[in-house]
Amino acid sequence: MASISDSEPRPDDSAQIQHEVGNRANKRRLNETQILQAAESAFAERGYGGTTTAAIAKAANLPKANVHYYFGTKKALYQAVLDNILSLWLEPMRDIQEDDDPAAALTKYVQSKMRYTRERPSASKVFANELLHGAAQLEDHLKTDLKELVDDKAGVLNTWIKQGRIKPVDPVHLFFLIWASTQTYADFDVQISAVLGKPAIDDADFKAAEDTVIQMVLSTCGLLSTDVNSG
Amino acid sequence: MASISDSEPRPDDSAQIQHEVGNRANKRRLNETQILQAAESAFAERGYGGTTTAAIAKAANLPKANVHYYFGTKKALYQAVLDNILSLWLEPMRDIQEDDDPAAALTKYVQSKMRYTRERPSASKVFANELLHGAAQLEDHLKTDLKELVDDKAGVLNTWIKQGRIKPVDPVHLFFLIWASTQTYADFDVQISAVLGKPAIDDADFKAAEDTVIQMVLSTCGLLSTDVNSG
DNA sequence: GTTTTTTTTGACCAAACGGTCAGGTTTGTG
DNA sequence: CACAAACCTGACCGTTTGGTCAAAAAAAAC
Repeated sequence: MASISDSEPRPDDSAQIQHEVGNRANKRRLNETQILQAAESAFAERGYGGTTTAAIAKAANLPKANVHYYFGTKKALYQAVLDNILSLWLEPMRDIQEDDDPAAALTKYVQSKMRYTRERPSASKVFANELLHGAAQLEDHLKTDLKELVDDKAGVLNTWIKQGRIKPVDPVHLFFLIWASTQTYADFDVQISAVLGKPAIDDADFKAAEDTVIQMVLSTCGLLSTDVNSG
Repeated sequence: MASISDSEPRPDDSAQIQHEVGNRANKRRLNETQILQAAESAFAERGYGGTTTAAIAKAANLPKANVHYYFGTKKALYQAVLDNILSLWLEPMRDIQEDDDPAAALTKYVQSKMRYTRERPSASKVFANELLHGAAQLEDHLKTDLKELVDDKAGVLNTWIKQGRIKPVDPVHLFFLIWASTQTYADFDVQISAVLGKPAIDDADFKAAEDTVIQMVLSTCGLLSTDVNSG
């Protein structure tokens, strides 16, 4: 399946390139990508029910029938968008390892999450929207892939706690707070920018946000020594 | 008088009861409430675009034309649901006052937010959904009411910081993190319960969640003295 | 009791929707 | 070049949607 993030033609790739140009497969991938991007941003803006296949087609500069030619049904297209997103979402967490320095590993994790928030806000919104409405298309993944990953990494944090390297904290809930705190800047950006009194969240705001989240995580884990009563 | 299956008659209330029974106004209020509740839960489950007025009517046990009689259009009904929610949402924040004890005031605020999350999950979801999709119906409120309130309360936190009563932290972003961290337990409950490996978030989970959020807020503000390097 | 106002509702629309399809075009193959 | 396979798309279709309406029922006013 085409990745949603590659924009260039790319005449190479691993698949069997028969005879000359992979002109056909190439255009297919290009169109699929274009449709997926248009769909992602449409679903992010209006939700599943509020998005029409016609709108997606128009945004992708293709006739509606073409969209159906590539993805069959609206639901299948939506599923393709979701699949694309979930793997991205899970990635940064895998990096957390037992022999890492806790402060460094957690900081890096927050930064990765924050980068995702900034670079793929539509993806974050589609994911949020799906969760919000019951995640029927995603439930299995959550109960298996995500749960296993979280259980694993919660184990890492618990080891750190046992070793006295971080303060006792419920690791699973800490992850929930990190997810919520980072993604809120994508999912609820309207609220954020309204409160900040700006037309959009800018670089400085994102820096302040990231700093605050990191301060929060490290403080919660007892990795930031400055106490209000210590100065 | 008491028709069909209503649980409590309620002959009181403050409004002008003309002549005899406020039978008319009473039933109107009852029907409106029923429609609003049905609408809130429907919009929470399926979003604005995914909800049909017929589904709302059915959930409210009324013919569809009746829903339109009371609220005119689907959009007007949605707006009514939203208005209902926003005031609820803003309330707990007003309680934060400059001469409060910071730890107590912040703890109470988190607890209020958490209670809202537990008691009105559909309201939280509708609100989240609206923000997610641009908050066209809510933007003005956000830019005025919410912004003013946050600016005011950020001032309180800044005073506390200046007085050395809490550690330096960006107050506005701290609020963002509190909102995100509490509401995630309503908005993304499917994800939470999937990761916890339970069919639903139970009392113990909510307690752990609340404890973790409070630990996070107080730590971030330097109000929890136990440092990992201090024992 | 009679009239007026408000409420209720089944039946009914025009518009918009997801999806289909026949038939034309392009690309790959021998 | 001839042929086949894959691709493209305008036109179309059955269903569902938000919304309307006339006429009946209920309540209030006189």
